[in-house]
Amino acid sequence: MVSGVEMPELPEVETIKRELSVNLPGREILDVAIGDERPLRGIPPEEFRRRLIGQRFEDISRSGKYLIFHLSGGEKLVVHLRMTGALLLNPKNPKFARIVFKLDDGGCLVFSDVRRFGAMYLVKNEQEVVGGLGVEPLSEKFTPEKLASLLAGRRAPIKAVLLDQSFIAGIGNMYADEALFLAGIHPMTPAGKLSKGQIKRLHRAIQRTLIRAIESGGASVSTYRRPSGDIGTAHFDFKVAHRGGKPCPKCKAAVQRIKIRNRSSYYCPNCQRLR
DNA sequence: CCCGGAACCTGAAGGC
DNA sequence: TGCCTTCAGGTTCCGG
Repeated sequence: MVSGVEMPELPEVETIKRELSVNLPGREILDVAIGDERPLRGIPPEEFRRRLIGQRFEDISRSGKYLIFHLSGGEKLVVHLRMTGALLLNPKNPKFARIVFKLDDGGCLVFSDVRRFGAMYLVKNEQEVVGGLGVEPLSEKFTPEKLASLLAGRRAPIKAVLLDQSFIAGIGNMYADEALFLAGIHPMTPAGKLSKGQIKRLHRAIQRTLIRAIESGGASVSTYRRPSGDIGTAHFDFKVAHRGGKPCPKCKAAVQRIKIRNRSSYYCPNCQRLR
């Protein structure tokens, strides 16, 4: 039952960004080994290699769940880890290595991805890839008023709306469940039906959930790994996510699991009432 | 525009 | 023991 707690969401991607930012900037790409072409979107493998070799990594930024590697030549390498992607720096025995960037210090940056959903883009302007994303939930632009305006009139379940990346960028299945629990809101509540008080609590819950998870280095059980290969520990703080049948930490009622949009949603039937 | 569901992919886990 | 089915869920695409 605890098989899938590892999908990179905003806190995991932010952790990877911060940890790669320590040693990767300044390194030059000497070669690129492409073991699988599927991650390369909109660019032939040979062109991908040619345009990357000789460039240096500079700053690393994040938009939603995307990592953006700024390169010395002015281009941007944009990476999405999807379900099982990982970026490992100098791993000993990497499994499922799909793309390997060989670096000028003798090391390498490895993109590993069991299920091959991950995506990479090489573009002049990252907006070509991330331009459609919604508001960053940890930015000053994300206010309770902004959240209220985004929810107004929508009949879809609040859980489904939180997962829509064109709405708020970076929230995935597990942190949506955690934020809704913290706010005491049932995941099936129609988004436009939330009260002003609920919206305020949800806004605060989203920020607190994401910030705490970043402080824990993200959540991992199986495939999510930090660049060092270490795990994150945020999943030890989960109250309901992936805890079906276990007691709610607040009231001891059994955590329920339901399907919303073909995704598992976990919630406490006592602390998160519908209506 | 809004909403819901299938497809993509592969390893783990459960059933018989 | 081993085959078969189901499950995981970020994103895109398609149909109503």
